Amino acid sequence: MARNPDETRFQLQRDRMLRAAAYCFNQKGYSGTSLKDVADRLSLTDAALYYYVRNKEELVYLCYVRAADAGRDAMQCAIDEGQSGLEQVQLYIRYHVESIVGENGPLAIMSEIPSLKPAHRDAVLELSRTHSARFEAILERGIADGSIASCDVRMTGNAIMGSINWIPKWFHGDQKVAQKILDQFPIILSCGLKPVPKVS
Amino acid sequence: MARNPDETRFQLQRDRMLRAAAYCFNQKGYSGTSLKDVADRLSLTDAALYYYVRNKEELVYLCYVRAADAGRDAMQCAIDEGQSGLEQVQLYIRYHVESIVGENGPLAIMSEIPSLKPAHRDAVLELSRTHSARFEAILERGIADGSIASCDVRMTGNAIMGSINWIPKWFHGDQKVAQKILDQFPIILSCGLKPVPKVS
DNA sequence: AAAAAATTCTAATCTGGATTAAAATAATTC
DNA sequence: GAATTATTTTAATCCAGATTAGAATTTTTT
Repeated sequence: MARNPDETRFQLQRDRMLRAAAYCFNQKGYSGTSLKDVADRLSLTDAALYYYVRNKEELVYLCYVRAADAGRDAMQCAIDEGQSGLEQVQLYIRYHVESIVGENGPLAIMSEIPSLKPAHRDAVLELSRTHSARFEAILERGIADGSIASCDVRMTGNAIMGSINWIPKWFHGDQKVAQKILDQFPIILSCGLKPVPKVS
Repeated sequence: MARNPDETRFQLQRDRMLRAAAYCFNQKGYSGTSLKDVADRLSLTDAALYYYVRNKEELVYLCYVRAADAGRDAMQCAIDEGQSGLEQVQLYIRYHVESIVGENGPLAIMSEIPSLKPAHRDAVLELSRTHSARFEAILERGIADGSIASCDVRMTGNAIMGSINWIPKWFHGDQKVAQKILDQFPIILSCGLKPVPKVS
């Protein structure tokens, strides 16, 4: 059990596994993907997966934690870099979308939180709630600094996050499309549909 | 096999069943809900469900068709009643959200399309594509009539629909919240975040 | 290159929940 | 109210896919 090198190797393999699993879950649904499906993507045997996770439930859990981490990181960067609230929102959308459609590999849609075991479910819900709260805080900051119109931050947060969370349902890896999402989503979700009124 | 009355009774029971199933699927996830869970909500035995559907797969399929129908109806009303493209978009959002959070009962999130049997999967995908196409057509109409800013209609459609599709993930029946969604979503999704610039 | 540790595989079992068959009950029809 | 049809239940079976045990292989260490 050598210290650092092996731990890294293990971690790396497990991460590959989580990406493969996320891909399958998003593509075929949770119940629709067997461990064999995941293993096949890695040219492994289903039994081999058990070297990395205790069971399928834990695999899902880890996928969700991974997805939550990506969201958290995106938000942190956005907060660090953005000036106004609006800018932070736009950056967050860009960064989060980037990690969903980018090389960071697919991130699992959190569709099956309720079927996690209580401890895991609570942990994920906690991450999820914190994330929402932080986003709402950005919105409030934006309202305070005048960059965002007064609104119901809870609903607005739900609307924007929903849009983002749904992306993996229809995005399947085409990089042309990835670029479009990246270009359009920050605009659509923050600017709405109306034409810019001509200000004289 | 009396004609009309019994058919009606059967249909009604089946519809109750689809609502119960949609509730469970949204709440506990697809794999997380057993047929017993659905049956319990109706004070029935799991075996009784087989009088109404061939199997679990068909139950999911019917839930999805029901959800698709609601979306289609909402869009039709919106198109009939709205004047400008923007108005049609706003009405569509309102009507669709209404049927998701309203008495029409829960509508199933289409999370598990890929695990449907090919014939069913194709049928649902077809409905889904048609729906998207019709929405994009509304957007184009709006761009043409000047009520909507020029945009990538495919991405804009995905963004707005994603937001709506995700609602059942966080809405669990609280009517106070339902009202808020109904009030806010059409605004958020069509007007964006920016404050209205003061036009002099 | 032997020994130890890490990783993967083969070959079973094990299991929850879907499914079925047949009987029992309830509703309708005549 | 007897016969027929519709609905639900009881009590099994059945099975895909998760899980496990132990052997085999590959990698790392010394």
